[in-house]
Amino acid sequence: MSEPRWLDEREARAWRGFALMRMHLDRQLEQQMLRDADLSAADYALLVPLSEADPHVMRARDLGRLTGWDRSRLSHQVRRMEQRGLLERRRCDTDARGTDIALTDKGWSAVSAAAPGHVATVRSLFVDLLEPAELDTLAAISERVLSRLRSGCAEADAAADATCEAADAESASDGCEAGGGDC
Amino acid sequence: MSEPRWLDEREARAWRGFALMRMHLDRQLEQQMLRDADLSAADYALLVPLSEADPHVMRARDLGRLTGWDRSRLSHQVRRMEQRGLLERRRCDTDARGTDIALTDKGWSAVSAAAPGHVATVRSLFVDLLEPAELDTLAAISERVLSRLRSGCAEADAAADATCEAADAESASDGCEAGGGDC
DNA sequence: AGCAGTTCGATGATGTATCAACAAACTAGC
DNA sequence: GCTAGTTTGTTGATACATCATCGAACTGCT
Repeated sequence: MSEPRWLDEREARAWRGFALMRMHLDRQLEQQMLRDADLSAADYALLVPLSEADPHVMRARDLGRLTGWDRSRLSHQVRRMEQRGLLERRRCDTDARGTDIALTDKGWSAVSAAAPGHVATVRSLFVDLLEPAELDTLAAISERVLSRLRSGCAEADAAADATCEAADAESASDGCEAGGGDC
Repeated sequence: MSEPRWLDEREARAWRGFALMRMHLDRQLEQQMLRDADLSAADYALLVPLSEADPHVMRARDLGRLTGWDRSRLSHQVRRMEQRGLLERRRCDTDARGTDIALTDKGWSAVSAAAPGHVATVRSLFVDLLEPAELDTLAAISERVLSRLRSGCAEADAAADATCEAADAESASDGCEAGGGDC
């Protein structure tokens, strides 16, 4: 471990490509949503789970766990969205510390209007470009990496690793057959 | 195109997994760098190309093109990094509008110190978890998606697509066999 | 009941990303 | 050389992410 093992050509091609793709894809998706539905990716990430919940209400805690966000981020985001009328905060009956986050009609309209365009964009920029086998490979990779991220810590390879952190998220932040109405 | 084509199970698995992986991977990489080298991913993204340039100086314009950043973002980031002593701005001789961005000794030390840990982390959290065939698949996917992002516009599938934007980036922002010294 | 430890959410500070507007300097066509 | 249009970089406003801190409320133990 004197000299770190740099990436070889094949590895560098995959890693650089992946990093670049990630960056541009994020940007495009964000732009599309902002342009067509006046929602940021963060807005959408909260609206989708809320729109999928039964009475369109969730505890802030649960919403945080579901998206993998910390309390602070969630609180700030909710405050901004509340100011825009997309959702509202209510006292939680069962736990006086808690806050229920409820989707408003305006929020429902917004997510319903945004979802088809979002899926269409995801398809045209990504999903539809992949063969079924590639989709499966990607899913397998993602799951392997995620399980490494969750449990894999502390083994600290070479230099200054020891990557240990929270990593207690549960589910997706970017659901797709979401706000449309069914789901 | 009445009802948008939602993602089927296979597609959703791949897309959700990909999105989740992306998010957590970003977070971990950012944390690791911040913890071990006191550099943000954005810092690193600028330091790497500078450290690879011959006299460790680049026009802001070129740095912007290379990373795919817009002028504003670059300017803000450079100002902050200059305040920390990681780089410095100089007048550009050949074009009075231009600004040369020069790596300082401190910047060089920082990127040299950060690179091995970064590569080690990239390996342990990602690259080393993939089979060679998977690396190639991923690279192929990335290149296909990127070329779609660059040229592919305006065909506007179903609803509110028409995703057209700048997308004139050129190369990577996250080079790996970078600051170490060789490259 | 009373206390320790924990969970929950809000807040202010700081760093970062994006947008619109701007000014200075280059370039091409006249 | 002058002007119109473009390129280049900066700035301020706004939105967003992260961190440290706080107070209120719940939990479990005694």
